[in-house]
Amino acid sequence: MARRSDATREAILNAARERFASDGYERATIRAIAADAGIDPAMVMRYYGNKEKLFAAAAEFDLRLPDLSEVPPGEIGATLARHVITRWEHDETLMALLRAAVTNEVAAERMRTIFAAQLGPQVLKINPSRAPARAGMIATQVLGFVLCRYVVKLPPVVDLEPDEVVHWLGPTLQRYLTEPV
Amino acid sequence: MARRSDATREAILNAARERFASDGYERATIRAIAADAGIDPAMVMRYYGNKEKLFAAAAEFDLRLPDLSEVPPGEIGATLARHVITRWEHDETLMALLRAAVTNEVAAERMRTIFAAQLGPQVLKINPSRAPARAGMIATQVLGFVLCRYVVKLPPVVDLEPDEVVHWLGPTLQRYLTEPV
DNA sequence: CGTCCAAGTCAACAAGTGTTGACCTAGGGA
DNA sequence: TCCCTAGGTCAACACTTGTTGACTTGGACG
Repeated sequence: MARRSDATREAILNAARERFASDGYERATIRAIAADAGIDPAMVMRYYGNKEKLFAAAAEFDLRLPDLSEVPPGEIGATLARHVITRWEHDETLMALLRAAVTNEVAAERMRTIFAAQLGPQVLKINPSRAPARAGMIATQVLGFVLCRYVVKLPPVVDLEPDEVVHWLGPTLQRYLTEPV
Repeated sequence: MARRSDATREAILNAARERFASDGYERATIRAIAADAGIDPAMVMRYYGNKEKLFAAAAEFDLRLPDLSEVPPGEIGATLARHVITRWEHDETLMALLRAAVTNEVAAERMRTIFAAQLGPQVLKINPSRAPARAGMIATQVLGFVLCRYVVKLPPVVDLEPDEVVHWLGPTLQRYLTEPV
């Protein structure tokens, strides 16, 4: 059954995601998160124990990669590129994780786990040869794009239209999947 | 003439670079930097005014890109890839800037300026068509690689040998420079 | 010698942090 | 009716931060 406190829990989580996404781990304060959620800071502690556990709860997420083995082999790169831009554009959780991963070891570990668990197996199915390296290189290009577009906000990268993003990113990802050796 | 304080200034700057590189802007404290440099925190303030100015002084740097117009056109991507890995592997300034740019607007602005001033013109000389977008995409791949290898430390990316890095990165950068439209 | 000034030390400040524990309050069950 | 408890508030704690200003040193120079 739904307890009365569930709404508060959810409000805290949403506020936490926003703050962690825009400020990073250290600059996002419990007090600010509580204020955004319209409750007392002590409630945050009551429900999540401490800041690190709150972050862990707020940064729980899923890349939601499509099943790439069902995509025509020649279109995997483009599919992946399109997925990146649609998925990242509207979910603050991923931004929160990226921003935090740069200065917080727990967040970095989670980032590693997510890529290993969600991207790794897919790459292995498509091309078992050197699969970890391939997945790693895909991660570098995807995270680098996200970093430049949403975090550092390099103007020429911010200005790209979604179709242009696919045009640039698609073949790169495709090559990381299929390039021999 | 060299003042007696110049050694101290330099010691502060070195300590600051190390701390900013490993901890990021907010977690690097003036006290820790001063301790590393073996002096009093007040000295840091005396010489650099405040934390932001100290960071600005510590994060002053140069990509030291070679003149790409003198490189055989087919080898520019590989040259750039090799440069990235040799340059980044031993200079903490660049790490400091990257780590700080994620949570600090001043650092992000500096990152933007550096890429616009040092990479932009080179790309323009090599291929004037859509040059800003090309430079932007190169930045995404380079920064993404650095992020994954040195900051997030994704295992398969950390494990790559320098030659493998060139093998993966080279053609990607080459394509961003030359791909039509 | 004494003077002077750059170089360096020390203790404290105001503000902000995560975190805690004592307290209040509304509302349902006995 | 009273009581009990989940949900929520409040004020304070211990600590850390950037920053400041008054003080001490040590050596060059008259």
